[in-house]
Parts: sequence; structure tokens; C-alpha cells
Amino acid sequence: MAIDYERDLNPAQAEAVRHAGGPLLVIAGAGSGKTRTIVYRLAHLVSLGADPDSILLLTFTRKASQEMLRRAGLILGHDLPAGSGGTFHSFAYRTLKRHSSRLGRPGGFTIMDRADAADLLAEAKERLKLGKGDKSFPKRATILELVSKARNKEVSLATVLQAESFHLLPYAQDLERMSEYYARLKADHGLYDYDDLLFELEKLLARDEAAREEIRRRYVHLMVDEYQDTNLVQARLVKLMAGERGNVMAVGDDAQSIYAFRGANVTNILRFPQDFPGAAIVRLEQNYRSTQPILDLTNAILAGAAVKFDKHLFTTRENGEKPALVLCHSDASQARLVVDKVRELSRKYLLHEIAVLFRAGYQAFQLEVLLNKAGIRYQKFGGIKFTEAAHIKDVLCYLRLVANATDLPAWQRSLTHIPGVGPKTASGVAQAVITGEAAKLAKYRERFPALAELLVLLDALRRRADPPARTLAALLDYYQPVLVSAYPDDWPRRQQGLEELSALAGQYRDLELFLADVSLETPEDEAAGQEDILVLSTVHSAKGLEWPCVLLIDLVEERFPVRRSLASAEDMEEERRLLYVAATRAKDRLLLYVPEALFIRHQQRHEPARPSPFVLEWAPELVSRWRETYSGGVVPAEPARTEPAPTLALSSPATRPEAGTAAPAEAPAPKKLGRCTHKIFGEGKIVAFIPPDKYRVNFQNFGLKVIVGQYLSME
DNA sequence: CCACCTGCTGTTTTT
DNA sequence: CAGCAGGTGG
Repeated sequence: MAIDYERDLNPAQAEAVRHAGGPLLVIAGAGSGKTRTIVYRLAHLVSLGADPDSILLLTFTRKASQEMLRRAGLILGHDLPAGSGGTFHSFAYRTLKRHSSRLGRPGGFTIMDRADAADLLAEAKERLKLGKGDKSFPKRATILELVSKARNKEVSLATVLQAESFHLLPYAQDLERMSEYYARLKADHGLYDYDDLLFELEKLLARDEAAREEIRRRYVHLMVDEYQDTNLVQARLVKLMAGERGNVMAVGDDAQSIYAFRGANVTNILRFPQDFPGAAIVRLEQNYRSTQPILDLTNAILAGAAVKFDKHLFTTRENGEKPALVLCHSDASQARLVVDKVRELSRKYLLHEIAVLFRAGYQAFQLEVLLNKAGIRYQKFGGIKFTEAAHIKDVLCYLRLVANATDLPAWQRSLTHIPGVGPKTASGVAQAVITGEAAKLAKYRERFPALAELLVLLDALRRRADPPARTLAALLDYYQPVLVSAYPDDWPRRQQGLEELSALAGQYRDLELFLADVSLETPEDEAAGQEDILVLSTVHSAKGLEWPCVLLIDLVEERFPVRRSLASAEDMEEERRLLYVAATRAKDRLLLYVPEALFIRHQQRHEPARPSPFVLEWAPELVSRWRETYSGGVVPAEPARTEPAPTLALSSPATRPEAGTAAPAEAPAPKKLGRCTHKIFGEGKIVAFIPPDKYRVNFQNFGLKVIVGQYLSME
């Protein structure tokens, strides 16, 4: 197979592809053909005689890794050898498993997902008798987040608390103790959390020369994508594996760093030339993805960053529609408008060429309901995963017990499904099983006949060591009545998921490997991408992907950026980069939705929302503006001119002078204090002007509120 | 002593 | 709507 490098690549891409050896850093702007460059380089190396088995492709996210391997397979004309690439975590698992005899963990090890880790922390809390009766003791999810962040950033728990949760500082000691106990529980029960995979691999490579040499011999060429998302230990792993030879190609974009929250460190990519002396550096700046109007907007988003990026993307795709900014009454009507728009677009585009993006998984709930009603098929990425669904976890826990009889969280979960058994009994039984206290166990078996049944089954399965699919089938028989009684309203739907799991298990011969893949690689959903199906995705999961049409919803304060980030300049910068990532996914059409009110669940009513501060930065010519009419249509909205009285009209957000450049005296003249109306709140009285653009309004039915002037009309 | 029920709270992103 | 704490009844 001959690849025409001259035809397919621009000079910068070709330079990266032809790079002879030694370290190479590719700074690749969004849509600049980054994946293409990696894939062509891989093909080039193979054409020069490199063994495909000797090339390792690593990234942080599973999505990006799958996409990279898929495209590499396409250009090479065949699938890459298994083990050619994956996420850092899955690579770490495979390597650790291969060297498990050297790890001093004879019983094998099980990977815990977030829920398991939280359960184990709860166990630690229980045993240490911490936080009893203290309502403000941090929740286990919060603690897990803090513990993991401390590890990822490689600082003390106290430092993390100091930096972002000072209100929890009084608990620093308790949390420290919990964290230590948690680590001990993991070691005692053959459990690894996600972070352990990376640190254990580092330990192995650093201490065990034979293992290190084996890896270095095996992987001659290392390619790391999304390098800006690596954390400290990942960067050290790359260094350890590359060795003296330093055949590392790191690809990334500092402007797309969106994982600082889990310890990703942009300085990794900035420091690459120092970490790997003599590194060649190639910059890819021509964008092949988006039209110029879309790039104008994304360049503007970056221009507002506090840390300026030395980046200005350009394209030859001069023509195209401006991004559309759509004002809608509420998030509920936004969902309806999005469905309408998807229907309209689907006349010109295939459904899978359209994506709806959002900041957090729950923001798609209303939309999902409407899509189901409209009969539009969709696939959702991000948010709750297949394997996190309760019934799937149940069954996986039985399997885990077959693979690892000391898996404490798995015991807890499996045993509490037995009638009459709760957390305490479960803990006691697990303890008795693990330590082999036969007498104690016999008592438990007597008291709970169903327990005896489960123990016999697990024992038999462990001895038989069948292929995973057969073991799973036996366990499903056992689980069936549990499923029906635990989920009386929707067990048939859940059963389908279990069948999918069975099908997946059929592809494996090794139980441990099956379990690891289930927690480290998203099992491809039944709709595997190429089908004609709409994509819903969090912005994080959309990274590295592209669509002709992108609809971005909920561009309001508190949702994008999320509320918590408003307090910290650093977090706000990450939100900005996140918005940049979202907008740069679009090739032809970009639609941005700004609801003016959000449904507040616990109050059962709508509250007004303010547009995202990022939206307020955009100059009027960057976007076309639209608003929802009261009859549910969408009409062009001329900025500012729609205001009834020019003297009262505040400059529209887009024309507002840069904050800080305008002296207070130059601020727009305040509206008269007097009566006004608001779409949601109805009639009210303006009682004060709050520069630069807000009013305090006393509404007849809602009381005092602070409202952006733009949303008030005067009588 | 412990499982189960009831009522309150507060919602990010990934491996 | 889940996750969690505190009360209750077995």
C-alpha cells in the first residue's frame, strides 16, 4: 500500500510524520489534523520496516484512544495488533498483569471503579468510627474526590483542602486517617483503584530492571496523544518507558487542557523540551475542520483567556454560516427547540453528523425525554456508564468474587441482596470468608439459607474455572429472582442490558481480563457509532471528535461555567478552554443555546438564568442572534434594537465596552426607576441600578431580584 | 443489634 | 432522583 504523503499532508504535518527518531513534540491546534498526523506517522514507521507490535499509542481517554486505533486501522488497511494502544490505565493494567508474578500479589487483583472505591471508603469510615452523628462530615464521594486529587497532584490531602475546600479543613486529620485506612484495605483485599494502576506500573518500572528492559525492548516507538491531559505520574511513565533512546512523539494542545481537575498538568507539555533534550518541535496551525466564521468565534473565545495562547487558527474554508446564538425562554423550551432543529437538520445531514453537547450529563435529561417521544434514536456519551448501572454492577460483583475471593466491596454488594442481610452482616460474612473462620461462617449459613446457596455456587464456579460466558450464565440464573424483586418496575429493560453483558463476555477467555476491560474500556454500546443515530455527549467525552453540526446547550451561568468554578479564576479558565473544545468540534454549523430560565427541581418552578459570561464577551458580528417567540418559533433577534426605548436600552452584551476600559461615568445611562416587566416574573418595580448592567427589581409576585437590564422591558 | 423505611438535601467533568 | 442520616420495628 502506497501512501501519498505529499498529497495528503501539509508541510508541517509531513515534517512530523517523517521525523526520524528521538523526541518529537507536536503542538496541534484544534482540527489541525492531529490524529491524521499520528496515524500517518505510524504508517510511515511501518513502511520503514518497524514492527507494528513495537509501536505503542497512548492517550488519557478511552474515546480518543478508540478513535485513534480505528483510524490507524483504516489507513493501514488492517486492525492493529492487540496491545498497540489504549488508555494509560488499560496499558498499565495489561503490563501489570503480565508481570503479576513480580508484584507480590499472588491472588491477582481487581480494579475498583468509583462506586467500589466510595464503598471501601465508607467501610474505612465505619471501622474508624468517624463522623458519627456529624451531619456536615463530608460525603464519601467528596472524600474520594479529595483523596484521588491529592494522589494525582501528588500533594498532601491538607494541601488539597487548603486550596479548594477550606471549609473541610477541620476534618483534615479524620480524612487523612480514612485515606490511610483505605489504602490498607485495598492492599489487604487485592484491590486497585484507577490511580493505583499508574503508580504501581511506575513502581514496577522504576524498581524492576528486567521488567523495565522488557518494556523498552518491546515498545520502540511511543506516541502519546492529548499530552496536555497527562498528569505527573503519566509523564514519568513516558520517560521511564522511552529510556535513553527517547523515541517519543507527544501530541497535544495547551489550549485544550480540560482535565486539570484530576491533576492533569499543562506544564508537562510545556516542559517536554526540557524533559526530552533535543526534542524537535512542530506546530500545526492550519485548521481543516471548521469554516472561518466558526474559527472566528473560537479564536475570540481563546482571546479572552487570562493566559494568552499563542494560537490563531486559520482555514481555507472561507464560506459558511455564522454560529447561531439562540435565546430561548427556558431549558424546557430549549429541549423542544433542539428537537425541532435536529429534525430540520436531519433533512440535509445524517443523524450521526449531528451532535448535542453539554457541560454535565444531567443537562440532557429533558432532551432525552423529548427525543424518545419524537422517536429519534440517540447515543449518549458521558454521565452514567453502562457498567455503572445497578444491575450490571450486581452481576459483575458475583463475577469478581469468582475471580478474587477477597474482594470486599463485591462481597458487600452481593450479600446485601440476600433477604435479611444488611451492611453489618455482609461485613461479618466477608470477614469470615476471607479469614477462613469456619465456625462463624457456619452460623451465618444456618441463619441465612440463601447465603449458603450463594457460597456453594461461588465455590463451584471458582473450582470449575469455566470461560467467563459460562460462569456468567450460571450467575445470571442465580441472579434472576434477585433482579425481579429488586427492580420490580423495570426489570425487563435491565435484563436486556444483562444479555448485552453476556454477549460481551463471550468474546473473552480469561475472566480477569474480561473484568478489567469492562471497567477500563467502555464496552461499545449496541449502536457502535457508524449507525445513523444522533450523538449526545458531554464536552469532555466529545474531545477529539468532530461533527458537521454541533448544538451546544445550556450556555448559562451556573451550568456552563458550572457554579463551583465561578469562585476560582483558575477553574474559570478551564471552563473557557472547555467551551473552546466544544465550539471547535463543529465543522459546518454551530448553534449555541441560551435559556433565559432554568427549571429548579426542588422548587418545582423556573428561575431566571443569566447568560454565560463567555457569551457576553462576543462581539455582535461573531454570531447571528435568534430568539424564541411565544408561539414556539425562532426569529432573528437584532441586538439592542429590539429594546423599546433607545434611551433606556442598555448596550447589548455584545456591544458592551470591555469591562474595566470604560470609566464608570461612561456606563450606559440607567433606566428610569419605575415599572417594568419580565418574561418570567411579570410586573415589577425597578428600585436600583447596579452598574454596569443590572437592576434590582421588586416583582409583585416574586419579591426582590437582581436582573440584567436586557431582560426587562419598560412600560 | 440490625435491616428497612422515611424524609431531607443538593446535583461536574474521567480513568 | 439518589445518597444519606436518623428513627422504628423486627
